[in-house]
Amino acid sequence: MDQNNTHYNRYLSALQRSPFFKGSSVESMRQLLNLTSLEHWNTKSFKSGIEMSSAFHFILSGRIKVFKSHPETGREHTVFVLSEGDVFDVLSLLDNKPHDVYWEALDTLEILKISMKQMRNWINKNPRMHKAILYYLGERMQRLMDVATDVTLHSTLVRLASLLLKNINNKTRQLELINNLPNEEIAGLIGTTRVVVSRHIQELKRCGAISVSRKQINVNNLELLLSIAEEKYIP
Amino acid sequence: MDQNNTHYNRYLSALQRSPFFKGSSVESMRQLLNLTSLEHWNTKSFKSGIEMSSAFHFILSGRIKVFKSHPETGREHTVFVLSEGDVFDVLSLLDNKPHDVYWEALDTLEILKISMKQMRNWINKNPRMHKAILYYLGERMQRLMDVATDVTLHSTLVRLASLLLKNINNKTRQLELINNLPNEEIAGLIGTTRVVVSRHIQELKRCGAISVSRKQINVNNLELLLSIAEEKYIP
DNA sequence: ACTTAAGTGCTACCTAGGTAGCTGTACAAG
DNA sequence: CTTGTACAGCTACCTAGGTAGCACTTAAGT
Repeated sequence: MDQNNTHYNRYLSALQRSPFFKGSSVESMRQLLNLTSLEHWNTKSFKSGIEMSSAFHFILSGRIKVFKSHPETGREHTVFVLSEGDVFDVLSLLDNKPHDVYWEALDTLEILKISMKQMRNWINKNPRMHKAILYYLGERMQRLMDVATDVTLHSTLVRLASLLLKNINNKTRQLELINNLPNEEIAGLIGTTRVVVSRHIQELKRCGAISVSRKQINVNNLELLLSIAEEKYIP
Repeated sequence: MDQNNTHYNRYLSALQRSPFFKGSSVESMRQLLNLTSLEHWNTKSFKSGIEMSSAFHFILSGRIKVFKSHPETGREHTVFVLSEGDVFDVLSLLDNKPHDVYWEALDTLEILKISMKQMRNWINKNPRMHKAILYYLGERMQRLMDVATDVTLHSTLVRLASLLLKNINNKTRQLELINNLPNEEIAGLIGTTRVVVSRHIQELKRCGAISVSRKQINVNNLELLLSIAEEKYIP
């Protein structure tokens, strides 16, 4: 990355905003940025765990999903949706072993890329990063525990309602992070299939909790949705 | 912990063996040990997330399960089984917020306890611990991702077979970590109910993969169990 | 030795949600 | 304008696995 790049400052401030780099000095961020290169990934571009172990990525814009899939049935379960300010793959950064996880772009992505080796070097030169990464990972772990137990403890309808609630901006009342996703992707997020999601969306429409247009869900009755998520009301 | 305690050296070597404290100097471990106190927990003793945020624990012997549960139905999903050399709760160490996770002793436990505040102080005095914790957490995260996706991608039978395979010592061919557990606990580990586990155990007995006596499972045919776990053979 | 509790095995029933398949529509590309 | 594709909606069917209930057995406590 050339210091004279038109967007250099935009990239720098994106790094500074990221919780992953919280506490790093501006100077060290500049050093890091100089080592990166810009990449554009198209929607639906696909990466396997192996490709992730050689380079480290920072998301400037767009979303990518991290998922596992069943080779025979083709069913998928999305573990995380990463967006602006997120990095991947943190686990490859640690152990260098490829994992059986897959990655797929949900939008076109702007990405800063750096070799794993260089990233590790940079981190070792900035030891306080260890603490920052620790917190980043801890926060992730917390969410992952919910994902892990949700499927066994709650019905698909409850999981769908919770998903909507988790991703709603309580000011604009608009969905964030998971907006514009087709039913199929929503299904992956709550560990079920497209048909079931579609079914439940009809239910939620019918009872007035949400309204829907193509690839767009609007929450109309937040209280109702909440009581469904808490299993106090069954439509 | 008094330096003259009869078991002092036993405790010290337990700390040194733990992956969590990998890379720490003996001197720093002594300092840590001096700050701890010994506790004995009975089987089935129960702790909620709130109690975990005030103190940090190191397991000398025995097992404890970390689980989430559904308040209405009472169903449980075990996320981890911790044993000798493990520590808890790492996440409370990071964020200080109580989580809606529960803890229950599977055996009588020998535990070294230290206040969260003192533990954080000690870590900050030994900054290389951040890196060690990072690796510990990364390894955990890896396993948690499997737990999260297993339920949606695989049948209960496959999950049971995998669970046995994951916990078998390939030398002694004996189950480790999950031995002596009642069906109910095994059910929690794979996210299902006691009846279903019992059902599948009968199947696995019938096809000769395992043999069973009270609270004891022996693997007889490893290859068969493997082909069941890989969904190549349906009993 | 007797009682109580914990654990296992089994039956019978039922439903949430998965599979398969088709139709109609919005939208982008040619 | 036309064609192709992605997506949503819906129907009909089916089964894995959850719920309830009881009998029998082993182990622990008194």
